[in-house]
Amino acid sequence: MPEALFLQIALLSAPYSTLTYLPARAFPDSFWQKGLRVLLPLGRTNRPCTGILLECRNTSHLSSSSLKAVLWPLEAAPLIPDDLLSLFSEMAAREGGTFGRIAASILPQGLRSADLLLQYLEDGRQKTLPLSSLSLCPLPEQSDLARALIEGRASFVPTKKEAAERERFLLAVDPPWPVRPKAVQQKAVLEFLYAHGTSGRKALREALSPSYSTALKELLKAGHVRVRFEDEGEEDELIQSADLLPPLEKPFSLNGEQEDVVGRLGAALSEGKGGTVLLYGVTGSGKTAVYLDIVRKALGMGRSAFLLVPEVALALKLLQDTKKIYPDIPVIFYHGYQSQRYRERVWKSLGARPVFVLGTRSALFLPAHRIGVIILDEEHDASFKQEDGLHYHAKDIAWLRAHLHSALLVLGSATPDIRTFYAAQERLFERLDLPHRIRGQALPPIELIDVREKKSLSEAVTLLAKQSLAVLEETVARGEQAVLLINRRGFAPHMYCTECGKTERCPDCEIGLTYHKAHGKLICHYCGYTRSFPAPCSGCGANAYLPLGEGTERVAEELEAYLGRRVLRLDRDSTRREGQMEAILHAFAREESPVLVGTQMLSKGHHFPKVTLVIAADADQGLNIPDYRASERTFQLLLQSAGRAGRDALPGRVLLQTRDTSHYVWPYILAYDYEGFFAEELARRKKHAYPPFAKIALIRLSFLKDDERGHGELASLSLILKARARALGLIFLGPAPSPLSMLRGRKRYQCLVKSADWPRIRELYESSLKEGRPRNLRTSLDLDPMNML
DNA sequence: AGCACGCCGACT
DNA sequence: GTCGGCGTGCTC
Repeated sequence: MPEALFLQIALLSAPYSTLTYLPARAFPDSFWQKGLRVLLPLGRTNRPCTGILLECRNTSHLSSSSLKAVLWPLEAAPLIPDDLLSLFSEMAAREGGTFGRIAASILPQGLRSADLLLQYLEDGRQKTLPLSSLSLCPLPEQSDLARALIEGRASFVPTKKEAAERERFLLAVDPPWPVRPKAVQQKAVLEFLYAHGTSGRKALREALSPSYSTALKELLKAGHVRVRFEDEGEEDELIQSADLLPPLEKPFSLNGEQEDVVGRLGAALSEGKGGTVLLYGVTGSGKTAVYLDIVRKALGMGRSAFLLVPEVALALKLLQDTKKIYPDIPVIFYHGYQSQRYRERVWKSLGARPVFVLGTRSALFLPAHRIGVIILDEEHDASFKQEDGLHYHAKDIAWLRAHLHSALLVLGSATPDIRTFYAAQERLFERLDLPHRIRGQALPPIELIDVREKKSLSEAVTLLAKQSLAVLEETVARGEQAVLLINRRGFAPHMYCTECGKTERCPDCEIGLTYHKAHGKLICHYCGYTRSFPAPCSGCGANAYLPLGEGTERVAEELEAYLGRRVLRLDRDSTRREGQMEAILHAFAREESPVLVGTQMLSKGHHFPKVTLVIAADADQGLNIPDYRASERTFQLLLQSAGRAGRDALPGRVLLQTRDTSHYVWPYILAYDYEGFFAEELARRKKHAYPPFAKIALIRLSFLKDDERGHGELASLSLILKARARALGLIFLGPAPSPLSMLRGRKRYQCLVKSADWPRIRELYESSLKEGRPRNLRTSLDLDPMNML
């Protein structure tokens, strides 16, 4: 009697638990290896569900007679390599979730789907078999099919229904909507696509009334909405749009400093002992060339390499550079905006060969073989932290994965995260410097413009100081271009009624509604609540509004009138339709307009040779947010923005408007002095026990605005938290109303916890919840929060 | 997430 | 007596 084999399998759909199954009989015991995806029967109805085999055991606390058997394996060899199994387990332990939930949020949809057919050849003819009939087949036939799967003559394909879900609807027109005024349904569909972007049928069905489908049919017929099937030609389109990113610094040969850095990194790579290196190099010092050289070395050693950047636009730029410098290196290009279908193909294609992966944070999880180096460019960037759904920081994940492979981790930046620079200073890892620009160009001078006094502001463009406007005019007169950065989109952030003195606010967030003039709406920028405008005042019924403050839309309009020239605008509103961003950037690059007004979208990566002036209209805005990293963020953002001016032959100039000229960050920004800023900031962090001198976390608590029970639970849970925090020796502050004290109809409170380590913070959170068991309170734990709002 | 079970009120 | 409301709990 052979010993029974028990398979520990993590479910990739709800309830995401790990369950014990018996092997499918048609496969030999030696076939079952961890990392294999399998299909299993779940629940009383035995609905099919996918899972990942975590472990094969010879014993179980459950008797084999009470267990079900796996229906079928989904591939012949394990898809998930050992290091990812360990990584997911570690993440599950940290998050307090299950392996299945973590894995499910990382694997592309197609690899989780159980809606499959087995496809195989029989007598030279292609046949498909639904899963339900597989387990009903007699055993000899099953064994034949098992052999076919193992030998690669059979595979799983999605069912027709699954394939139909790949259609996507995209907007082809701008507001105001060109439909009959009475076509409420059609307008609803258009509004939904405007607010949520390209969507599938499922999203539309859930959000709108069932009759949406007739409206959609009409819109398709009129051409106001277009259909596209996922993965149709999207890669080519994206690659073309990268033309506007800075061209590679030429010529491509390494200078002495770069050679030196490459030599040190290469040595660390050959040693194969892993470790972390901070590559601290000013803008234009040629970090890209160093990265690519290291990638090439790793590949030469038969090891995989990862090069990760914070944004898709930067990834595209690097893709182009790579193709120019090393046209023979195959690149695995991967980021979160690619289709599910493409991602699935990439996952399945990697196999056991060294590869070069280039992309954004989601690329970090690709099942690459024998990783030699992981490079995080612009390592200070906040986009490396994933905030929604699964929480993780790409830097932590990169560190874990590099460690599992004994791979080298390279963190690159001109303005490193304070904590990274501190760790290097404390000799926790090595720091390599590239202090000089390749072509020795001067950095554009940065000037501070004081806008404290109202009289310093111009009348024609209410946001700009007279001085800034004058410089802008001169720049335009010389035939050069300017970029104007404003952190607010829309026309005006507040609508003030001069009759009753009220400003229009969001009913769910109590935030001022922003007026979007072209769209004819008042919109809440936090929850998306929308109301038509113009309309009488909701307080007194008068029609006497005064728009307060300036957004991109208003500034562009005012500037256009003042200059008598076309002014382009780049923000989330002007780029909702596909291809619009490229169109705007192309128009600016072709000098169809002398000025581009935009939000932070503009501060990274883009390159326009004729731009010699950058104005940050509210340069101090980031300094006033309640966050211990406010200065650090502002320093990084403004230096990055300054980099948009004078990149080519013409000398540049940068103007920063501020009402707060005495802030300690300014002298360092004006002097491009990262190290000086670092020293000062570090002293301040030490004084107030902020990172890197403490670990901090936010416990967020919220309840529906009129819920008395929720309010009561807040009070009792707070007492429990406070008492436990004291017992654990943690610093506990709060609860205090969050800076956004009401959002989406919920009252929000938060507690700040400071600790020497993470585990005690987790313990505080978990044990307090267990004791308090709040039912009307929504709670969350954010370790190392990226924003404190 | 499904899909059962179960314990209450309005029907034939 | 029975149909069906959706609260609660489980999935090897």
